[in-house]
Amino acid sequence: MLEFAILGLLHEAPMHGYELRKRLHDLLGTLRAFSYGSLYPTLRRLLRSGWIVEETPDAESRSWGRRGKRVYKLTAEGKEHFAELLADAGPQTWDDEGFGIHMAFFSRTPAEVRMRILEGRRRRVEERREGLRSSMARAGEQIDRYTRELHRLGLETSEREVRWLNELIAHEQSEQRDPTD
Amino acid sequence: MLEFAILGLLHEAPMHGYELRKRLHDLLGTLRAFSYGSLYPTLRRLLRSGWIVEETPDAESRSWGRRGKRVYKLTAEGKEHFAELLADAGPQTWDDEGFGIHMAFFSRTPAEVRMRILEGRRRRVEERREGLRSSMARAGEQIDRYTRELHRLGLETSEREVRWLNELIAHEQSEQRDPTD
DNA sequence: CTGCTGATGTATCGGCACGATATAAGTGGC
DNA sequence: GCCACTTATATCGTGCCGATACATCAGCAG
Repeated sequence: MLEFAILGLLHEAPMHGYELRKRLHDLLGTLRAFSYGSLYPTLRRLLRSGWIVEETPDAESRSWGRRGKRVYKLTAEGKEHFAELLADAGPQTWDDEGFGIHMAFFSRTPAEVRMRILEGRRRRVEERREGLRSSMARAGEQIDRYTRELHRLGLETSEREVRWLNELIAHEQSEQRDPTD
Repeated sequence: MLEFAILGLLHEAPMHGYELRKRLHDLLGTLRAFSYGSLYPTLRRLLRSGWIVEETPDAESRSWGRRGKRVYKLTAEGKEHFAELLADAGPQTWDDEGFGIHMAFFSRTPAEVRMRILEGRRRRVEERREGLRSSMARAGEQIDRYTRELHRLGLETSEREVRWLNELIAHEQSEQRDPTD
């Protein structure tokens, strides 16, 4: 997921880790933190895979041990790989973490993939909603007051998200008929 | 967190892994999955720490290699350890995962700890809400439509949760004055 | 009575991400 | 000239996940 996000962000411009992390934070609005403990290892993974390259202007400063900025840039293979990831609408794109991140790059994903992700997500949230509904119905009095409150919040949250998704899906459909947006 | 949940659930009765996982699912209502890939390693960790013991009636069946049920039971040290964990109201109890799990055991946590967790959680969600608010205000037109929708949902969700927390806190306070519930 | 299927049940593996922590350089203010 | 803050990179141990494999048992259809 971090891999996907980094690749997506580097389409805007080459960046170094710290900047990437801030952009990530703005994009996802604390939906996901992505600490440095995962960021830097992921950058090295991307380097090894060849999706990005290090493009540091003053490389000589590195040579005698100084720890300078490392600027990363997308490669052609990286762009290609990102396009493939964008076209995927698998199960990981409809769970909490994956969905938010994929949606943050929706303006660059094909319309029909957007649709499949939105519908998959809706199915997923509806399942959660049904689970919570039956749990509330099942345990009339025996269940813990606090647990019930927790489930009530969860239920309302999923109901709201389903409505939200319905609106988005409707908008997507109207856009397909009349592409003005 | 899994450790905490297991210890809490084993207060009800000795259980084996599979059962534990189902109870976990009921309790948290898909708030958290906790796959077997974390459950069994965690059980072994708890065994090593001495918080639980294996109490399998037909232990002889194990002796010639059959993979039978393993029933786990809380030890006195385990109970003690859980009580300590219950009394903790640190930062990990107010993030998404930790809060839900701690709240599921609220009926067994001391009233003043409950209060501190609730207030800590509220502070946390308010921070998220403010971040989202300023992000919505800051980026008038330039921001991506989908990202804005995402932030809008997040904002409404945190607003709702703050209200929900306010009600819970008010209830806790009224209960402190007049402990009828 | 046999073989299929689905629920029950235990276990491991590679990989991702986290929090804590260390290090270091530049920036602004007083 | 010093202090605090921000920018910046990096590593380590640990927790959890998804995928996968393996085993047992009940019910039931043929």
